[in-house]
Amino acid sequence: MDHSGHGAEIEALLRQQQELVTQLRALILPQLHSVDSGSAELALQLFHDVIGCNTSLVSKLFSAGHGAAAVPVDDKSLVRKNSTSTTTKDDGINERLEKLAMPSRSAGRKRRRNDGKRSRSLVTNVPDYDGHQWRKYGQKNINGSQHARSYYRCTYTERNCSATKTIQQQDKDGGSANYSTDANGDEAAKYTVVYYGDHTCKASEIISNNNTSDCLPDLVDTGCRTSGKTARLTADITEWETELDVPALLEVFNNSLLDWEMI
DNA sequence: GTAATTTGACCGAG
DNA sequence: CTCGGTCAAATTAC
Repeated sequence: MDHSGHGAEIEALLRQQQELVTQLRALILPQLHSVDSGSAELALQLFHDVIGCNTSLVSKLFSAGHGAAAVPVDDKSLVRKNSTSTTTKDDGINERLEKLAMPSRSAGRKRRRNDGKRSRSLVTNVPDYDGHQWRKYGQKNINGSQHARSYYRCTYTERNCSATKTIQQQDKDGGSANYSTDANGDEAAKYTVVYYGDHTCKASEIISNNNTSDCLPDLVDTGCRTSGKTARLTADITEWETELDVPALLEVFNNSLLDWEMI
């Protein structure tokens, strides 16, 4: 009943919370790698737990049917079928909002695949900074999408970690300005990051410095401008420049659009 | 020299 | 059949 009124508000707050935690994580983790691995690992775990809590809450809000016990949302391939004409103009956010506003939850019942894997979807300007190192193992061009999807596995995958993730840049240029264009006019490219599996690798290697794929340079290049407020902030965090992508983080600050979702 | 990325081939699911 | 995810050899970066 009340899932369209207050529900959306609560969900927005949760999303905001999620965003803040993610930003905090992006700031903290790269610094911890030089402190000591124990604290870093613990911090990573804590971040993971907090984000997981938030994700679960959002997921439950979406489901709106808490009757089902766990509903281990799982889908091996979270292919978003553009049913009508999703002319790539809109993104998942719009779709989601639309779904939220829609009073009737989709008539189709959820059918879970026989996979036990969970996947967390995240739309962010900073696909890295999750405290883990990734090795790219594939890249595919998805039909209907302008940018290719990159497949990453944890660097220590073959040993401990079986976590994987995919990064796909959303259409940022070409048609009309989607959104997230800062007041200064810099365009922040958004990336859809989907995490599969859990990290079991040692958290000792906490770095989030490199731009691994070809879809990142835009972010870095974007931040090269010097505006008043931004410049000042940059000056403050100069210390981290060696480890952090300051421009990328600034994008996070400016846009503050992070979005987790259980798929 | 090692290690990571690139790229087409391969394969399974729908 | 197509589509998307993975593999693996070649290439590049370090």
